[in-house]
Amino acid sequence: MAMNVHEIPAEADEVLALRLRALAHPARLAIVRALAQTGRCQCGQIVRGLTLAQSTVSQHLKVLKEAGLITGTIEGPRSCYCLDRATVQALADEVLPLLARLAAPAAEAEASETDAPGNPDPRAGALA
Amino acid sequence: MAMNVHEIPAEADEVLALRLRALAHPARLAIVRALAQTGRCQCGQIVRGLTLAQSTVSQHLKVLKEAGLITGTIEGPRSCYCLDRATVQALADEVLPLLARLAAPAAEAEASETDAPGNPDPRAGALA
DNA sequence: ATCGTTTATCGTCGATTGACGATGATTTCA
DNA sequence: TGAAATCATCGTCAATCGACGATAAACGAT
Repeated sequence: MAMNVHEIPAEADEVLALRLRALAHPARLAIVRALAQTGRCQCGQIVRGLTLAQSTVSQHLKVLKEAGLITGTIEGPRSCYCLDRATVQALADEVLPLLARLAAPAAEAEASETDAPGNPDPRAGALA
Repeated sequence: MAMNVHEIPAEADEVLALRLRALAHPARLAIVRALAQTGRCQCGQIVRGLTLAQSTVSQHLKVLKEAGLITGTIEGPRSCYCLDRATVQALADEVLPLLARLAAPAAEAEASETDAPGNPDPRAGALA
């Protein structure tokens, strides 16, 4: 334990939560799926594909960008968005084991590890 | 409560978003992880593990329950919460392929398709 | 029957979200 | 140079979230 102040464990959960929250909206799901298909997309194409105002779509793109899931580069008068595959992969590498553990029968007392991370601490506390 | 009819495509994304949003909070991540370890937990144990008020924890449990990720049964004067492994598995079965596609190089035009894989349609529109 | 424990719900409050229109910046095209 | 197009940002508004304390409901134990 003795975890030093270097890595705040709680911080990891906040990043994870941030990314999950970014995906947790129908419009943003549609956006990332569209980007997965086309590879790259201009903002306008996305706007035309949805029934949302341009400014609203821009906001959603901002949320996804702040979560690190996509990158946006300015190309002339338009913006080209692209999935950040590395971040998506990192998210997958974190979510998969998590869901696997949640779906597993019941870890029960594991000899190894665990929890030690011990400090899930959502807001500050820790699940003893 | 209105559970749905049968298959509205947009509805599927809303359920997915609902479940992702349920997981997208540090406190709720801590709760489901705790449940994964212990198998079942009374509300009080969870409350003591976190630094949140009892009513707040109860709210988080409600969110998770409404998302179908956990089940709560009343046992005497206390409530026993348990992960709904089936729902978690279903979520995994939906999220994993999604993340895999997002992290993939770029599907590009598969056969013909106009991308119509369906109707992403977030709020109503559709990505043409 | 009453008390104490446990949990859900209610009401409130501040902060955030999601939507929109309007505006402004930037670049291309005529 | 001017007009049109594209996109981000700002301000606003209603709705939701997240937290809390207080209260009520259900049950076991006295």
